[in-house]
Amino acid sequence: MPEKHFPSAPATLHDVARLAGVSYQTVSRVINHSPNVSAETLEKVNQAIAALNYRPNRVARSLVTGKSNAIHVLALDVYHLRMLPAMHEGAHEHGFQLRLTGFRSSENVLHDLDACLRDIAASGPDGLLIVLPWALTTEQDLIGLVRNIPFVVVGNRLGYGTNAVLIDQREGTRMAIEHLLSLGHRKFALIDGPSQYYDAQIRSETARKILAERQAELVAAAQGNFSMPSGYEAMQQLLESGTTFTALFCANDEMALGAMRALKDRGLHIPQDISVVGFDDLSFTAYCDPPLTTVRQDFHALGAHALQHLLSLLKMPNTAPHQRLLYPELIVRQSTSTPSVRPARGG
Amino acid sequence: MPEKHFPSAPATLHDVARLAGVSYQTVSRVINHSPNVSAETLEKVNQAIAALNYRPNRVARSLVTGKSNAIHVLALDVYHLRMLPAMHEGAHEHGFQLRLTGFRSSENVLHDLDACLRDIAASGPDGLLIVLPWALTTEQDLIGLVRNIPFVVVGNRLGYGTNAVLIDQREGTRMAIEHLLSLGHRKFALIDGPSQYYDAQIRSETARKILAERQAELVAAAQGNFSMPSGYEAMQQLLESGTTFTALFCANDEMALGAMRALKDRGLHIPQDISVVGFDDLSFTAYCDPPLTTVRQDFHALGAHALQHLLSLLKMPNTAPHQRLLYPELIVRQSTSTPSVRPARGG
DNA sequence: TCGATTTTGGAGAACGTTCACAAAAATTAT
DNA sequence: ATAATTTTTGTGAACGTTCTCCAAAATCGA
Repeated sequence: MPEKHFPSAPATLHDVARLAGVSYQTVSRVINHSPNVSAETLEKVNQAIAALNYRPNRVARSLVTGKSNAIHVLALDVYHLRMLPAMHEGAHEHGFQLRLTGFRSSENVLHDLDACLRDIAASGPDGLLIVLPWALTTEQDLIGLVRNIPFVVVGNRLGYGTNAVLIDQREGTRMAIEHLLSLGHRKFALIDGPSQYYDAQIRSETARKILAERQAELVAAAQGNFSMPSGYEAMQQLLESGTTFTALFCANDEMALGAMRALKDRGLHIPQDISVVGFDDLSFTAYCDPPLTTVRQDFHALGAHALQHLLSLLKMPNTAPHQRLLYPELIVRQSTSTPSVRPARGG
Repeated sequence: MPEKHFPSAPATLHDVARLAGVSYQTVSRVINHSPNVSAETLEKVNQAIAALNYRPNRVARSLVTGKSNAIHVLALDVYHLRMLPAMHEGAHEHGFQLRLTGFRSSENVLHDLDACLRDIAASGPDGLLIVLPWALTTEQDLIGLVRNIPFVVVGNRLGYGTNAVLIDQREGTRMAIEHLLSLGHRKFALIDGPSQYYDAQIRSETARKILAERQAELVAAAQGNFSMPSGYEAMQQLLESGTTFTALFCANDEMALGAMRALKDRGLHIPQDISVVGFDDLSFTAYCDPPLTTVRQDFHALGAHALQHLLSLLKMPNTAPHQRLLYPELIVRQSTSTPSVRPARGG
């Protein structure tokens, strides 16, 4: 059989040493780029490595060095897969492997989180990226649970004692609401996200605060779970409440799309009857009907910064904890206009 | 400072043994649930484990057993993050950790793939899920490159000698085209996906084949890269080609959404002027305007089956390679209707 | 040329676990 | 009671690497 032959066991340091006629230690020096190895030995060893197709065993190396060259991402559910590509990219560039744990909690969050983190710790990652976009955990809890692994919190600010990278939710919300105000809207409705989420909390809080400050009216509010169906339902509730408003701020794009569907199903027109603003700038927002005005969050940048932050933490472990704040951007499309361009047609 | 104190180094087998007054081997037996350990020793050891907060070191264990309790996912770019949640779920359930490598190739695919797989092999995963949804690699190449790690190919069929889990693309395409034919359409246009993708190839091939068999007319075709903007552009090309057609089959939902936008921008109506069908059933399809008729692919099931397949492979390594084929489902919404309900309004 | 210094190479231990044995203790059979 | 058996516990080696030290060779200053 003219098949390519693979040795049952991969080559080790000793195999290479034997073939090159040196000690295994010398081979170790070569693969670790020690300066103290003569040109000719280097050559010999490199040839042997190539001939045997040798690669150092990460596991053995990890055992003795205590480093794994791996970064572990702990993320809530599916949620922040958006950032994964950027994290992977950065990690890979610096020779780190990426490991992934999706966190799913039943009732006792802290207990589950502890179990989860203990399991992660047992595999010895060098650093940890924590993407838990809710507001349930406190800074002290988290520091206690993570113990000795350097970590960066992503998309959430627990306090000023933990390293974090996040997008300014207040600013994003402010831009959205100010945009609607500047168009002349005075009567607002809100579709909030699930209240345990950090982002949802801040967006809701901030929107309400600004509306109050500017003496605009918040005539109705409903809550969804960030999904399209929940946006649809929330909008139905708002419509059934019998209140009238001309501007709608949704805590994310999915719910905004659901809400727009509900509006259209009632025969209402966007933006003539109601202006709609979303949050995130998901790709469909530019192509839906009408294209959605929204607040762009650069998830790629978020992931990339999170990784950078972690890497610099690994390099200089004693840096004081600090936060990096990224800024969102308002993308104005056709779902917003001045109120009552034409009289609202009741459903 | 009343801070919780963490020992600088985590407890080892020997620490536990010392505290419990037994040998380290006995502790090992306890954590591996060996039947041969007396009730009282078990109790003592368990107490010591609890007291010291001991967890076995995965790395050390991995070194000696040759197993890592980790499954590595090798996926093209960001592409199939959709399946990740299901894969993680299954893996976690069976005590496996998930590791992730995104593959990005420059010119020499085989060479890059080799480097990538060698790196993965060095960290010793127990199994490999390969999500490379293109048609460039051959079965023999892949078997050669992966060497000794059990692997399952996901969303791609390279041949009958590799384990694979995939969704029947032919059947999905057939359902879509038959649906349009049964509505009475005879003049078709296609927006294909990038030709290096397995899915895109099969969808294009199959659509053309069925149209030919049924003696319907394929009047125009364009190609996109699976993105919304590319769908928009492709549609513009089709419109500018001056041909007339009543049915459009797009190789995925994103391009379908882009195409619909282009149609609406030309003043054309869906489905009155042109019926549109997509592929995938992404969440926005039910909420866009009009809601899109599409072919649902259950990515969760795909990921879950892939993991199951791999696990059974790990259990029984000598099972003959086989493929699991999942079936898609046609979701009929409002973007398709009988042709020319009213005369087409030219742009 | 000799001793002192620098380079290069190698031996032994260690990392934390499991595996293959062997020893000790407990149980059973005679 | 004693031998034969079974159950329980302990010892030594190994996994593949890096680390700490020490020996040999090469280089250097006088």
